[in-house]
Amino acid sequence: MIYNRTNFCYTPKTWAISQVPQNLSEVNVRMSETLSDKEISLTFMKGLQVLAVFDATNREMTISDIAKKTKLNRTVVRRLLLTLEMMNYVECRNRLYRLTPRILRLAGGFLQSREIGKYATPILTNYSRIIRESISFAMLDGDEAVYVAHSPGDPAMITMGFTVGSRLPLHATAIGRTLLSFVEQNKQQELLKSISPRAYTPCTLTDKEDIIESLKESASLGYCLVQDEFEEGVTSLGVPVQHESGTLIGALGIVGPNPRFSDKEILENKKELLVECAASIAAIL
Amino acid sequence: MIYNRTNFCYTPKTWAISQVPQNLSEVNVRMSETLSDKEISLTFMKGLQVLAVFDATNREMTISDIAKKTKLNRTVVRRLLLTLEMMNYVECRNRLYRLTPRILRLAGGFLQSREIGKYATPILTNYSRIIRESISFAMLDGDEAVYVAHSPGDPAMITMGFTVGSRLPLHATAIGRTLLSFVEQNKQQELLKSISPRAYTPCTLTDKEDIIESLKESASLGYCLVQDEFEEGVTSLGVPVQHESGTLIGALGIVGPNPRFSDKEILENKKELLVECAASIAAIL
DNA sequence: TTTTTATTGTCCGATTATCGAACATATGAT
DNA sequence: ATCATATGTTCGATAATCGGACAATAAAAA
Repeated sequence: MIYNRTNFCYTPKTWAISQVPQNLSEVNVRMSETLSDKEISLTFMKGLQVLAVFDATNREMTISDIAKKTKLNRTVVRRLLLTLEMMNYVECRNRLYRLTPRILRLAGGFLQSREIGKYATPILTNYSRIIRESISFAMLDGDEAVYVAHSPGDPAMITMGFTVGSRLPLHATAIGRTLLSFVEQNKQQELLKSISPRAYTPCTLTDKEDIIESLKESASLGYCLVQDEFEEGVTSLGVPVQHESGTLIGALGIVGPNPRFSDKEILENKKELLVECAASIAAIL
Repeated sequence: MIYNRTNFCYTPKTWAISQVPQNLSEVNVRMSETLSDKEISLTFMKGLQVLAVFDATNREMTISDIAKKTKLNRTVVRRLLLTLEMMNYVECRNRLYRLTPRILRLAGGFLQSREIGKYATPILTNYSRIIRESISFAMLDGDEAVYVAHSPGDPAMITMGFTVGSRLPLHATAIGRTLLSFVEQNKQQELLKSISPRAYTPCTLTDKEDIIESLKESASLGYCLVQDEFEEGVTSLGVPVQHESGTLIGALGIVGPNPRFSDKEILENKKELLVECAASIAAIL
C-alpha cells in the first residue's frame, strides 16, 4: 500500500455554480434562471473554458497556467487538454499547449456560412474599394462587438491588428456604439446596465448619461461617429445593418486618423456609401 | 409508478473507440497509440463533435439532426446543446440551433495571435496590392489545407466564397500541393497514404504516382502551379512559407482564371513576389 | 555540483455527473 | 383524424469524472 489518504476530501458540485461562468456578466441571465443546473454538462463547460483561455495575449500555456486561469483542478485541465490534443485541436511543444488550425473547424460553420463568408465578405471588399477604407462587419456578443468579417483596405490601417474574431468595447467605438444604439430597447437597457465604461483616452465617454445621449443622436442620424474615444487621433464611423423589420443584425465600421473624417463632404460621402453597403448586406441576409 | 423499464440497457464505453473520431483518418495515429483511453474526457469529445457538425453547409440544425449526424444519443446532444446555449455559443430559434459570434472566442486565440492576426494579414494585404491578386495563407490540418488568413484582392475572385476557415483538398490545389510538397518527408508519406484523391475535374491527378511526380517537381522549382484540377478554367499558384530551418509553416496561394497565368513573364513575376511575401511572413513568425 | 522550487505524471477510491430507455407531449404533414 | 417526427422529462444504473496524494521530472537558485 503506497497511497495514504488520510484527509481525502471530495468537494462536489459547489464549484458548478460559483466558478464555471468565467465572468457572470457573460452568461445570459434569463438562461441561468430557466435552465436547471442538471440539464447541462459540466465537463463540457470546463472544456470550453479551457479553449476560451487561449486568446490574443495567451497563445501558448502550460497545464498549470491554464489551471490557474480557469481555476479548474490541474488534473482535470490535463485530461481536457489531452482530449483536445488527441482530437488535434491543440498541440504540445515542450509543455506549452497551443491551438492548431483545426480549431477553425469549430468556428468554420459560422465564418463560412453563406451569409457571412460567401456573400457579406465580397460586398465588403467591393465597397472598401469604392470608399477606399477598410470596412469591418461586427456583431453583438455579450457586451462586446465582434468582428465577423473584415475587408482589409489600406494596409496601414489594419496594422492595428484587428481581424476576424477581434473584440471591441461597445461604448468607446463607433461600431460598438452603433450596435448599442440600434439594438432592441430592452437589450440596450440590459447592456447599458451591465457595462462599466472604461476610459481608453481622456475623451472616452464614461458617464452613462452621456453615452445614452450619444446613442440617441446616433439613432436619429442613422450613423455613429466617434472621435478620440478609443484611441487618440483616431475617428471611427459606424452604420447599422438591419433587417427590413428593423431588427439589428450587426454593424459596419470604418476607422482612420481624424483628418480623414474632418471634411464634411467627404464624411457625408463615406457615410452614404457605408449605408449603401449595409443595405446590400442586409438584403442578402 | 409510471415508468416501466423492462429491458433497460446501458451500453457502456463501446462507442468510445468505435465512434468518437468522426473520420479516423483525421485522428493522429501516433496519438491514439500513446494516449490511453481513460486519459481523455469522453463528454468533452462529444461536445466538440456537436460543435464540429456545424459547417458551411449545415448552419442550423435541430437536436435530432445533430444527433443523427454525430451518432450520439439524442438526450446527450440535447444536454450538450443546452450547455452551449447557456454559455451563449449557440442560440435556438424555433428549434433550430445555430452558432453565435461567441464561437469566435474559441478560435480567437488562434486568429488573433500576433503571428497571424497582427503581422501576417497586413503583409498579405500589402502584397496583394502589388501582385494585384487575392492572397491566401493556408496551413496543414489533417489531410486538408485550411485558410488561416486571407487578403481579398479582386472582389470577383473571392466570390467563390473562400475565407478564413475554408478547407481545400491537398492533392488538387496549388496551395495544398505546396503544403504536401514541402512538409517533412515522413509526414508527407503518411498523408499520401491517407488521402484518397478525388477527381474534381477530368484533369485532377488521382493517381498517387502522378501526384508524387508533381510534388517532386514543385519541390525542385520552389513553387507549385496547378491548372484545371480543382475547377476547370482556374489556375492556382502556391509557394511555401518556411522557417530558416526549412520546417514548413504554411503556404501562400493565389487563384485565378487560366489566362491570368498564361504569360510566362507575368507568371514568373507573380511567383517571385509571392516568394518574397512568403519570406516576409516567415521572417516575423 | 547540490538544493530548492515548480511543473508534470500517475494512481485509484469515492462519488457524482452522465447516460439513455421509456414515456409524454408538442408539432406538423397528409 | 391519423400518422410521423421532434422534443421534453424522468430516474435508476453505472461508468466517467474528480482530485488528493505521491512520484518523477524539469527548471532555477544556491
